[in-house]
Amino acid sequence: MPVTIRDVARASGVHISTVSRTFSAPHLVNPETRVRVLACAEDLGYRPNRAARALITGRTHNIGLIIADIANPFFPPLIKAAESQARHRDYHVFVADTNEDPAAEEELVHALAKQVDGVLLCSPRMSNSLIEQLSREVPLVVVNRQVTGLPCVLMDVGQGARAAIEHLVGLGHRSIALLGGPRSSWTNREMRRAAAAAARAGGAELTLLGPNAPTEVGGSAVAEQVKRSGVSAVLAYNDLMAIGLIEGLDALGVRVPQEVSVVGVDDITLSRLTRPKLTTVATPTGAAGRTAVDMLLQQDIESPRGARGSGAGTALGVRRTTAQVMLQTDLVIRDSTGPGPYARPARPLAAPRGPGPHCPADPGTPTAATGDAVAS
Amino acid sequence: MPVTIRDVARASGVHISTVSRTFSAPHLVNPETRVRVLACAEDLGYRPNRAARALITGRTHNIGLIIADIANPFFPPLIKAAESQARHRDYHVFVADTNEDPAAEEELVHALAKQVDGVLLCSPRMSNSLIEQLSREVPLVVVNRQVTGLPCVLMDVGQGARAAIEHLVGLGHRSIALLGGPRSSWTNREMRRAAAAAARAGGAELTLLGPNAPTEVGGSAVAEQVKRSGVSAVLAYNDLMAIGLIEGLDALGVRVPQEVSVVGVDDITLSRLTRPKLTTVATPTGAAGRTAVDMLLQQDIESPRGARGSGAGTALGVRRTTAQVMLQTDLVIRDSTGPGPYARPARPLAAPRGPGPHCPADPGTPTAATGDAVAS
DNA sequence: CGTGATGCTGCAAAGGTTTGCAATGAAGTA
DNA sequence: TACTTCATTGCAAACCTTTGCAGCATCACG
Repeated sequence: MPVTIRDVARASGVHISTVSRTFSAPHLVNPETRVRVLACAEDLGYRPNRAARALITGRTHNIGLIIADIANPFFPPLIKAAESQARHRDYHVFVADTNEDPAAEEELVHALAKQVDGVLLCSPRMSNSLIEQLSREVPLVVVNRQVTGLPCVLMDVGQGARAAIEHLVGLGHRSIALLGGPRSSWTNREMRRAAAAAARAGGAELTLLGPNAPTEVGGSAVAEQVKRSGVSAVLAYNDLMAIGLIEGLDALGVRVPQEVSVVGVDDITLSRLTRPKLTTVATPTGAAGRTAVDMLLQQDIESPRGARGSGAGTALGVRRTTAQVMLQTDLVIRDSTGPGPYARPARPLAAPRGPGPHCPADPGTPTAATGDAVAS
Repeated sequence: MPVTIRDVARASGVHISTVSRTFSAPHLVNPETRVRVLACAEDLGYRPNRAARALITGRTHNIGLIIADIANPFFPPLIKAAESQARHRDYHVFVADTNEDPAAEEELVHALAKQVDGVLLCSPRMSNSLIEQLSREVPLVVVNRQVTGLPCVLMDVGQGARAAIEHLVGLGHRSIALLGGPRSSWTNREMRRAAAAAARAGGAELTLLGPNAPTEVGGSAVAEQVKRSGVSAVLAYNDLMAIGLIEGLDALGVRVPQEVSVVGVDDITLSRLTRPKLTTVATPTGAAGRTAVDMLLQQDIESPRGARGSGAGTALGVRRTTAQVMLQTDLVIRDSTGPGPYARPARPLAAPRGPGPHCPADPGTPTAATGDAVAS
């Protein structure tokens, strides 16, 4: 029933190779023939079978996008940006959700391996060594995780966490809690490192709470603990947790920002819609998606994997060019942070309102690109 | 470089067909041989090429999931439910986002057609006729749209809209606005129809506002218009719009629910987190995802499309069994609705708080399944 | 001992496409 | 006229796997 290249060939009275060329190398076929073939194809509703094509060319024109949790509003902008970028390059994106499960992650890479030309691994929960191993099976670009030898797109959450802590210290907070996220998250480690350093520098005490699930539930679950700990400010692993925490604190009768200030990370749309509006570290998710696709395609293009009787050529360990890109983050000050117990009395209303003087979000261009090419 | 079935055959000293059988029909191969082959495969890191397999079996064990807008929190639960259901059946789900663009939708169906065994079309924006036409190219299950002759999973938003209007009328509202969604949305039409009927029956006047973008922005953009229209209650196309509207009204100094009551549709997680908490019509998104996958796989299994030299058999117009499933919705009363101008003075605090007496969400089982098999 | 059944394996075709190479014919050049 | 060049097209191998069929032992049974 499905119409193949052979049907078109028969209908237009040419050999299948001519039909094939009509689609993949039009300049090689007589204009007259071309229009005839195209007409027949249109007539019959022919569409090249991409799987069969991939079998021989070694390129599927698909890329896989593996996400820890689609329900986390942090990801959709990244997904959309990646999709649109891919579309421009005539690629399609297949998204898959792992439910924050490392095993599912590995499973998916295997399943996708032969059906896509490369995979974007976003906020992976696997170990670095497993990621490296998988990268031998299919080209990988990692987002939100640093893996040496692999192309990575990182967001400078360290700098973001530092800015957040400095903001809180500036407001007069000296006792701050850090709400940790998933243990295996690179972002989580970076934040902890940077927040600890910034707190030390600012003369504040940092309490670590976690690990927690990176969701509203994870945030509200820890509200009681935050209240007991007596801190006057909290930096949460992400906006979802921050929002959940605010809800939880509210239920316990603790007011934000009057009694406790809360800062999130990500600047998801939602953070502008809750009350109080959330102070947060904006991460350039769109730029990350675009950059990751670019890096994948670039690396893909120079080595058309699974090519014809290669054997030689790429046989030896010719390492691809790998680059790591770090994208800038920005602190966006809104209404969930306010003066702390040590606020300078001179400026009691110092807490800025609204978008503040800082740049909004998604600068769109990489800041530092360390392109260390390791050849052979 | 990629290791194929041939490498394994060579390594274990058997024919490739034996290797193939080791994986796809283990009972046909000598246990001794089997372990040897498996050991070699493991050693070499062999993984069957699913694309090549699909070429011959006609089944990819993938299903496509086409979504209007991943950023709409309505969809993730549906996606996750579909994925988990598919995984149980040894299928993988590829998600793709269309940005609410009908052209992208068509494009995607074509692109996916040969790479998946079937496609779930969620909240499509295409015309019915185009959908029917595409369904000849690849098995389709439609969600949130009624297309005669095709398997559909519907949510009874008509009933939901009626319940919402009745709730508002009961609270003493007589002038109600309906915030429309996208013009090409089936849900939108159903809601309008049902809401109009319910308003008429309740002696209330219904003002139609729209169409609008089904997002927060779409909701807040229409706030001014709502204010001017002088209605005391609004039923929005979805929660996102309802939340945006509440924001917009707030910016105009209009209080919800004191001056205007707002009801949403979907019961997304977010609707519990905003202030006021949103009164909304809960839709069983999880059940929809599961049901859709089941229907697709069921229809798929009985006709292994693209099978070997068929030609006869399915040649004539042997229509598949098609069913349409309607899932129940539930009104969840929270804090965004309150007494209207015609509230009975006897019960000034009649507006219930909290989850109310109604069932929470996601009943999980289809209510009415009209399985009309049309066999030619 | 002959017959048939059974268990395991190999052979080769098939699936839809791409692509290097060869063949054809026409046009251009010397 | 003979030779080269070019444009166009056909041929057939290749990609990796599945699967119907046939071959071959081995075994049980009569």
